[in-house]
Amino acid sequence: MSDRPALSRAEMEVARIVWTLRDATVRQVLDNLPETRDINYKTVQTFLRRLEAKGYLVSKRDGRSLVYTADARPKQVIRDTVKNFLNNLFNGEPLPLVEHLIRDQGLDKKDLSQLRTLLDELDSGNGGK
Amino acid sequence: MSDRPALSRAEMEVARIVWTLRDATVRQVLDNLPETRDINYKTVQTFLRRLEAKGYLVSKRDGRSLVYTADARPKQVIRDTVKNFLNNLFNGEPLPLVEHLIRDQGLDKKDLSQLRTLLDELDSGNGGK
DNA sequence: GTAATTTACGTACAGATGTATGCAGGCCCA
DNA sequence: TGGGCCTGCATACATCTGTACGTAAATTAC
Repeated sequence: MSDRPALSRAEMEVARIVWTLRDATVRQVLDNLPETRDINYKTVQTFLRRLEAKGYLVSKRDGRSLVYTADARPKQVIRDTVKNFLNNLFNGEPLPLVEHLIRDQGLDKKDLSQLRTLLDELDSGNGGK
Repeated sequence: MSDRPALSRAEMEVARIVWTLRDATVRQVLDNLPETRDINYKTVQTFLRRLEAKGYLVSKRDGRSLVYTADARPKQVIRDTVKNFLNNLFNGEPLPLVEHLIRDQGLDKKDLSQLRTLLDELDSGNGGK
């Protein structure tokens, strides 16, 4: 499950931005945070530094600036995080969470039909894997 | 979304046990933790006290012991927690999480068909609500 | 070419979290 | 009837988290 220290909420927030941009400087992360997120340059800097310390990102120099990139595979990090969450709240069972999402968290008509499509897809042409 | 301070991982762990048992003493919580969870009586005691302080549980005296019960509605707490998680990892969109669960987190054949049944259910007799 | 800006880097610091100890009163068994 | 066990209550304490400041060097803007 990886031996890296877990990501905190705020760390995850900035890590996800770096992943999306493929690589990013402090400034870029700051610019890509939602307007509503009022946070200081220095604070973002701290998070990036911590993310590197924890082994999730690496930095390389580019001129005066540091550019951060993924070190751990984002996909895997997400998977682990979800798994953890699952353990904490749903005894590790994914189905109950799916049910919860469908019943109690805003899945609308469109989502449902899309979901059905996904099921069909997996069901028939599950030659994908 | 409720004004209670968020539950930490460990707090959630013991809160869920109390919810399941309907009510519980420190001892009972301790006994209902998984074998693998090596934790001290006093530590559980601390968590229960904090849960009460945060407004999630109330205690009443029973002889020498305190018996804890839900104060906040578990269902709602779960909902809020999931919502938060969703915001952190999936931009608040439930469908991508469902997809992730199906694709990348152990949903097996049986789960999938069960899921399909649920969809049918909602689709036709959605007179439930 | 000097003032303002941008950056890295080190450091700070309060509050949350996980884990637990110390003391004291009640209860149970031999 | 006294030693141990269970419990509550108070307190401790290191680490993690969120948030940021100060300093100094490089860069840009006039």
